[in-house]
Amino acid sequence: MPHETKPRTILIADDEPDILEIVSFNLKGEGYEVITAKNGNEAIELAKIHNPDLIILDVMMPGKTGFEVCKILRMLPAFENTIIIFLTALNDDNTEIKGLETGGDDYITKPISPRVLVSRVNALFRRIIKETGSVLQIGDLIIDREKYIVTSNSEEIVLARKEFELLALLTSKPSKVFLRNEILHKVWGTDVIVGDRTIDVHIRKIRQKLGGDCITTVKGVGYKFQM
Amino acid sequence: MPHETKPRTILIADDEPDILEIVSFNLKGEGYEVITAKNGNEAIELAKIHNPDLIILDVMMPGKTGFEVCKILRMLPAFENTIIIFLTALNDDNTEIKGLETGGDDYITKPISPRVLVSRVNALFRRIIKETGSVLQIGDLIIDREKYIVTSNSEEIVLARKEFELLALLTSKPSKVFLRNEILHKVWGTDVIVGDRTIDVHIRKIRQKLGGDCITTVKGVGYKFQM
DNA sequence: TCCAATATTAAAAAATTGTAAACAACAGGC
DNA sequence: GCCTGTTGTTTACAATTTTTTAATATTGGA
Repeated sequence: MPHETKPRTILIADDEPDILEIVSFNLKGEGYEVITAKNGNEAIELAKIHNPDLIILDVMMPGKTGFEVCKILRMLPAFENTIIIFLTALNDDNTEIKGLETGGDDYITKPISPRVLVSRVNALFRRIIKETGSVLQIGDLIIDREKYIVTSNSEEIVLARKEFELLALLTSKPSKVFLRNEILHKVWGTDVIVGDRTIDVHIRKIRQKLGGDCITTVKGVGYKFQM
Repeated sequence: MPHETKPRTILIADDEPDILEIVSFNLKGEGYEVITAKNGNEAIELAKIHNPDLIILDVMMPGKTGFEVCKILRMLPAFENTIIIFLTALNDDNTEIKGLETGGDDYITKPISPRVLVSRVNALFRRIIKETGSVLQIGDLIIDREKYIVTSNSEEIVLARKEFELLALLTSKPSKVFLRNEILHKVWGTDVIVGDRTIDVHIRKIRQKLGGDCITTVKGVGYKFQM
């Protein structure tokens, strides 16, 4: 069975087109999908749209600095765990420490060697839980993210898009409690505003279709998936 | 792997006593437990004995190089996921890339700034916690923040949100006395105003559920958790 | 001992979630 | 374009749980 794995997406923000180009070229060569931004605000916009797995931020950018972008993104549940690397010409201990303490995972000083950058990116990804590809199996439940199909005991269960995405999120880390906020950001997006009962209604529909007891409510906190 | 409450242990191997001392001093200051080795072989021995959470390896050492030590350790299941940082005077792209590809998580060139090293160590631990979730184990009590579950002797204890958060706070530093004020700020938040008896009531509920004597009252001061 | 701080209760208040039904937005076929 | 069925969202309310209060008892240290 051919099982495709969605390439990891990297967002890189720098005001120097040369850097964007050379880094982008090298990362693409490693098989990553790359999105580029020319400044901090654009980085935030594009991050919200594409939900990258890793973000490389130049510190000195017109508009918002890389640190500011990092702070803003880290406050959003969708980017709480996204890997962030700072890139800068400032070879200064205090700035580096500030970068790492702001929530950065790595701090690389220019002039950068593209090969070193790629190595560091790879090293950081190595730490991330390996995605099993687009097909996820939990108990007798099979979730195919690519085909948008869920089967339970070889019987297909038809889920609408939102239902599917919600289930896919909850099953991505079984037993982990997803906060309502986190769910909102990851399923509905960062700037969509929906009412409070919307999540419940979707949870209810999934429960109806899958049988009642696979999703547990943690009152005051969120929901978790358990077989 | 549940993360014990005992301080995180770091093994550092270098043949220069000065480096050992200064790095060791700084890491201890951050609350880490530090073990030092003078060469590669000693590093392997001590790693097997102490099972450190993180290992800092000088690349150039008499006997086995840091790379060799890394390779040997990585083959053992116990050290498959241990964080490894390389330390070296070689500021050379190819060596750095080799280090990262050998299984290193970070590569720091000398002369090192102790403060930067500490920052990088902290950043790596932060990342690991995000990936694996933080699970506290104290005696036969296990507190899983991610799953929102508390178990005592493998039996689940159901706690409401405030109860859970209060217990999580107290257990985060066993034996430390938390002032009532401190508890209010960290569990209820700075802007919430609740009466004085509220804390007592929650403490009581936790005591009921966990069995009476794990939370001690320090009259006039606050509460502390002890097994 | 006495007194302020804490424990214990039960009951009130507040917050959270479940549910059904109505409404809105949307997609596809004709 | 228009109809139609599906999907997504909101609303209002009930059911439930959690949190807080308040009133009373108890405790431990000056």
